[in-house]
Amino acid sequence: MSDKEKINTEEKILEAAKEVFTEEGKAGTKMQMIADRAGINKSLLHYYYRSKDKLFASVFKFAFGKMASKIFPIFENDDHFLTQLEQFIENYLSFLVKNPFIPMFILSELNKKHNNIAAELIINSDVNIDLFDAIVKKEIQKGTIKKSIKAKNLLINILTLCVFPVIAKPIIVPVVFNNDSDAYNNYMKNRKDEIIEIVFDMIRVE
Amino acid sequence: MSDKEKINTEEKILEAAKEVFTEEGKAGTKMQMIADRAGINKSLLHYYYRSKDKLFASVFKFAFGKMASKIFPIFENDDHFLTQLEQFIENYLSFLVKNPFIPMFILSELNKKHNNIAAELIINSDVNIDLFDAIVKKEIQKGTIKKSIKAKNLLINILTLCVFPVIAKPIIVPVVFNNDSDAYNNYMKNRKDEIIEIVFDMIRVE
DNA sequence: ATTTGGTTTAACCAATTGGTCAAAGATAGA
DNA sequence: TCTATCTTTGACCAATTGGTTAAACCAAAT
Repeated sequence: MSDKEKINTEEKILEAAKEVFTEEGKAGTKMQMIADRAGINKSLLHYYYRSKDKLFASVFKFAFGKMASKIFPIFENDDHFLTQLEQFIENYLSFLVKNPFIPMFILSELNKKHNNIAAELIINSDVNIDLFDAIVKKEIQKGTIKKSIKAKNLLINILTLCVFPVIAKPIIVPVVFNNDSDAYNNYMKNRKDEIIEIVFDMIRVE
Repeated sequence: MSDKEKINTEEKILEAAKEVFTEEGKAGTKMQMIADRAGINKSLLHYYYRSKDKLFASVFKFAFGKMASKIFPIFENDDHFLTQLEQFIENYLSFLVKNPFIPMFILSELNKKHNNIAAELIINSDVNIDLFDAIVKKEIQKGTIKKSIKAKNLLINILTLCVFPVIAKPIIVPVVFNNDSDAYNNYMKNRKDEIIEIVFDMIRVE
């Protein structure tokens, strides 16, 4: 076993767990799969993470945290609002394309009814949209965006337009693009400009 | 056992299977859960549906078919295009609110990597968007909508705006609406008008 | 009344799965 | 070198799970 492979088994496990959990969901993930992916023994899994539930909780927290950290700090600089919006959409979209399974994983787990650990974890997270709320109010006062804009609705719409085409890829490729993956990739390449146009139209003062 | 309860065990099973599979996903669903929900013996399940895979295939086909049947035939009448759009959005949105688990179920299963029966079923489905493509082209020729509109993009955007707020409910309610479910319900009540405004803005000739 | 067909059940089975344990290996300090 | 601690492993376990089977049940036709 080489040095680089040996270093930090715990991290190797977490990395493997992230992959398998996000690909297969909690119920679809077997501890043996994670052990195989990490190249270790199943017992070693339980040595570092005492139970599947605990390991899942770690992975879910990480995934949700990564998602949240991409969404919320972006409006904390002093750029013009429209610039901030554009930066956010570009940044978020490239994150999604690089991590297409994370949003599906989060949404899928949260929508389960039986023994839903994920839902409990969300309640204790202190994520909120107060900052975005405040920014939108200020912009309205400054007259840079339409008065009727509601911050909550705007945020949901932006996230919607970014996330959905990524999680719906397995249905868009066959049904919309006749199984032409290149057509889908091309569509996603232009997606940023499309979203920006839609969003700017939504908030533009008339 | 009353007459009404006795009639058609097979249908009772399928009904229970639809519920449990859509709520818990394929891997999260246990045959015993379905038997319990249907009020029957587990053996009886296998008497009517020989395996979990077969039963899952039936349920997935049904769910996807129901989804597709709500989306595609709506543009087959002779109404004005904008009227058709409005009717579709209203109709589709009310379907989603009544069946919030169906889209999540379909998307979640299609995104699985391991032993994905759902993905195989989609390939064999002959659903396509040729009709919508043709309609949009005709409207562009008539000059009723913007020339730069691409049918595929428009359709994805409409579906996006309808579906996402439904499947993201468990994250929207705590993060956006501070756990106020009424605020979410109110938001969804106004969603139709919001989507129509966005979509009409997208296609309006300038 | 008996037979015939489909329906329902309990008992059972083999494989899988999450998890434990004691022993072996490795590692670093005394 | 010896020892104490941490890491890794294979053997094992109990519970769960998808699935089978033979027998019981039941309604309708003979």
